[in-house]
Amino acid sequence: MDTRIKEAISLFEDVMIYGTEQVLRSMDEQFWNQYSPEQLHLLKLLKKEERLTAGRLAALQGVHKSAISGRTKKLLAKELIRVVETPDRRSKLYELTAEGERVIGKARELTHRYVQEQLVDHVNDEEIDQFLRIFRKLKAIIKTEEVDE
Amino acid sequence: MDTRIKEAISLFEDVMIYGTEQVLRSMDEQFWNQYSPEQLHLLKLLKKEERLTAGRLAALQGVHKSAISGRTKKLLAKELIRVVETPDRRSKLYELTAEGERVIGKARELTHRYVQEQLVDHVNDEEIDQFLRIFRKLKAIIKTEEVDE
DNA sequence: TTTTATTGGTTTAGGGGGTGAACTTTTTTG
DNA sequence: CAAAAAAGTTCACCCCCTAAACCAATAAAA
Repeated sequence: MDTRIKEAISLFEDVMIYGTEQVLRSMDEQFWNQYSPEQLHLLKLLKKEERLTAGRLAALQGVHKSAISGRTKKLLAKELIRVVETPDRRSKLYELTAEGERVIGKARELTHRYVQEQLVDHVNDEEIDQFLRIFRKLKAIIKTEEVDE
Repeated sequence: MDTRIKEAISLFEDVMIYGTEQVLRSMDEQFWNQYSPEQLHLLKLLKKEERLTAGRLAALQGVHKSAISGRTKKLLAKELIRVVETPDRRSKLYELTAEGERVIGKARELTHRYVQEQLVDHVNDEEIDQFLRIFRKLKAIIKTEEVDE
């Protein structure tokens, strides 16, 4: 087997498995210390889908429902999300508050700046296309969605 | 600004920030549930460097020394690492045990299979080169090393 | 030398993350 | 209408992390 494949595997390990925390650490101390990646992810999902139930959030984040129960409790306390009444009184439907919108906007802005400075400014045009092609595949691979218990 | 850049940023977010946990989850339930990513990372560092002190491990993993203190305690209990005597009796030098070698070998094998099946089998030759180019840059960006307190 | 830093680790409190099982409550179903 | 299923919460337990207090050993100063 090709040494290129070996290098690819090693890089995948270093970057995708052991390297992600470092990304967060190097982004913005102030902001990323206030909200966990998982909390921001949940907010981001609500931003995109408008309203989601706890069960749906669990499926989308790929975690057990009890994890969502705790997370939403914290986000409710921080007033970043609110509960919307629904006909089925078993389920809880969540949506962002204005403050939640603000926070997710800020997160996006910081990510934008980081990627721009760290990556985009250091690659040429051709490499951006390569980045897009590769990352579209990666995103497809890690897509969680509907694995359920 | 180019829509390609926007897509790049969005992909970076999805993959590098919110997507990594999913990678671990989808790899191998059995094995990855026994050892945390951080524990395996530490073993991997020892595999590469042979012997490392607690302080050095903290720098390499980019965490506080107390985090290493706890981690090494667990790995010692599992007998995956051992302490090596040194002249300076303040510091602790660690190295892998035979069992530690076995575990890190297994981790590498599983990663290998995963990357092969999920990624390599679905890209063509040209894309592998693109993957290498992009991931070498990413690795350079997230390199922690010697940030210290 | 003797005293005073400094360095390397450990411990503890407190706050994240996660799971699985037990338990409610509300809907569905047969 | 009783039994089963679905949606959430709580609890015990484990991992991760930091910051601050604390010890022990080595290095530096006086």
